[in-house]
Amino acid sequence: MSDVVTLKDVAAEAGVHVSTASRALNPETRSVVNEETAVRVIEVAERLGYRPHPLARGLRTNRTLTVGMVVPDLMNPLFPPIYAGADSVLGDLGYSVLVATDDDEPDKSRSVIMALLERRVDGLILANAHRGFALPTWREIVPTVLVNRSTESNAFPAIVGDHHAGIGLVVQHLADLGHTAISHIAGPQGLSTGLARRDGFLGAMEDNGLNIHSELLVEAGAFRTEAGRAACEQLISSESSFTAIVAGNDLIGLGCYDVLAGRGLSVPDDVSVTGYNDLAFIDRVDPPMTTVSVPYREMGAMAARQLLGLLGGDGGGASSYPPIELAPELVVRESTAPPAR
Amino acid sequence: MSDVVTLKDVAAEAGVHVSTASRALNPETRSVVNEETAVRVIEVAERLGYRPHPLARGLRTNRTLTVGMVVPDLMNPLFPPIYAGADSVLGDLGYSVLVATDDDEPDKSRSVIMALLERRVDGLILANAHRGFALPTWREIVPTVLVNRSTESNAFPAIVGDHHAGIGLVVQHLADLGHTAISHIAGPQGLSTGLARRDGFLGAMEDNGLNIHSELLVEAGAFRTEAGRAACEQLISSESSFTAIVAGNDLIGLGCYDVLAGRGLSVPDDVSVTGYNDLAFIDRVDPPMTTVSVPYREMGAMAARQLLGLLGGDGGGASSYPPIELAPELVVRESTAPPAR
DNA sequence: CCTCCGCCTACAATCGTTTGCACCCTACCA
DNA sequence: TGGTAGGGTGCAAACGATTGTAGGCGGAGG
Repeated sequence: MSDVVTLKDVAAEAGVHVSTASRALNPETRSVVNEETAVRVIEVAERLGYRPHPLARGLRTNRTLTVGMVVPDLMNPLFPPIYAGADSVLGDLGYSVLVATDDDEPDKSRSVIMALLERRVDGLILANAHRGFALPTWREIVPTVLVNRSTESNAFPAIVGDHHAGIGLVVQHLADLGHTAISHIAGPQGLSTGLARRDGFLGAMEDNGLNIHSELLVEAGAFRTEAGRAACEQLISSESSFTAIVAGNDLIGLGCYDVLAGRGLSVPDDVSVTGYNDLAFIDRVDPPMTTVSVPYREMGAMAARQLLGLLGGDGGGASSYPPIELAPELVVRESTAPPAR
Repeated sequence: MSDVVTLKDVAAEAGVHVSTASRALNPETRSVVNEETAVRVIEVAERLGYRPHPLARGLRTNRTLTVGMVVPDLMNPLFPPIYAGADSVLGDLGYSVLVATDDDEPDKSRSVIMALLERRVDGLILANAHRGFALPTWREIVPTVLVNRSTESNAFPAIVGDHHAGIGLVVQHLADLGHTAISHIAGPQGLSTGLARRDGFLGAMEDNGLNIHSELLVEAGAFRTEAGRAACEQLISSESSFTAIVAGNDLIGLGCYDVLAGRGLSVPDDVSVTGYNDLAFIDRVDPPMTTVSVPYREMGAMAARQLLGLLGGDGGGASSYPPIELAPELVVRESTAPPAR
């Protein structure tokens, strides 16, 4: 019968009008209602197991207590931690996170965001990293924060890893080992992460007074193992000599493992290889990969907090948000060693 | 201004009453409205970019086009594919999937499910595997299907991997290699997967006419590497000899790798080790692990289809659903070999 | 010519909340 | 004693859709 207990039921049981019940139950407005009436209503609501109907409430208040999150692909182990971080801080405040994936396709990106907006999410967390994707459209529609990516305009708050620092740690490490001929297999330059790490590489090389040969600077078509393989082939076929490879991420690094092994070259004896992200199990591949650990969970949490700020505050806010950069950490394992002789 | 265009706007623009507009836009009821009126309304809606307000609609129809999915932990690489599979089939029909994690804690499980129900999800997909957790409570509330788990009662449709078959493949493989003293490090028996695989092991051993020594049958406290380590220590300290370990899953298998290596034992020369799940990168650990590949994505998709069936149909349905078992596949790699003479 | 029927369309109630506003009652002050 | 301030409640209108029902209109049949 009374499967679902409504505010009307509570009001009737407590002998008050539904509007009074509403006010009594809402902390914001409780002060306006008589103390003992309030406690009575609350007590009744508790007893009947009243739960406000989110749709009705949302319809009236125009808020769904839902935020949308767009990631390229949940199967990529990068994103679950981001989701988890965001969900944990948002969940505590009663928000739910609606995940959508865009498979790194700008078209799909647009459509899933639209779908999210149609669902009337209160805010958006975008972890999809395509740079070319124009964002400002829904600027006025819902508060939005970026995570693991940024835009040139800084139109949105963005939480990103400090790629400059991360790659800096890697290059420094290699330089300390004595490497001078260091190559970089960059991620796709269409992704902000790929671009930033490449820039970081150039800067770090310069900081260490090392030369960069353009043949030692190649770009992988994707942040994936196969693309890493292809890029590494290209690198090797250029005939330029190098003793270390700074890969754009761990998967590209694994691709390097493959082609180096195929050529009979040993990691790290012949060539040192570094990755980026410190994926789960990257410590168990052969050899365990030296890489950069990025606090993705914290990034997700931080993004959520930023978003909450926008949701709570005016929403208009600033017109420019300098990206917030989280410090990465170098994890030295066994894929790096001093150059041969 | 007219940021958001409502049905009323469409109706006004088309010169009809909002109810007529509603019927024209709804395929179900379009037949009741005059053909040309309908196309006019539709055209106007298109032109104005009308999007129905899901909250208003849901409030009236009591459907949210949202289904809840409970997983223990999205960081566990098992679950993203399940989510992806479910999301892809549900997404095509306009449903969104709301994910919640329970960290394998029954208490949290109950609370996240309640939270989902409060959000008025239309259905539930439960991938959390705790057996002890009593489910029937919301039987009448929302259609529910289980994925990667089952219950004794079969009160819910369940899509599971065929653990019997999977472990059977593994044991057969080991038996074919000549192993007779095979041990099993089971997953937690409180999880349906752990239990089923253990049962599968016992059955497969019997089928192959192999003896089972109780000392060779141990249980890991969790499906994790550390628990696998502990269990493997226990196994070894029992002094019973064995030439192969059937681990409850890949992570437990990795735990075995660790303690075997610690004891100076080689995999697979001294001991063969098998895993379960075929995690990403398990083909790149040292040595690449022989394991069982489970079609998790397909399981998620199948679960979604089952749920859609319940949602579309009466909802009451049968009172007993025999679990649907998806066939796993043996993946032979380098962690198994004939026993040392 | 009247009636009836069927096709469309409009009206209005409804889903469960929130919230501006009006009202009542008491108590206080002039 | 009468006016008034103000705390506490109730009334009713939203929010944006869906849907049962009533009614208008034209044509067909008696």
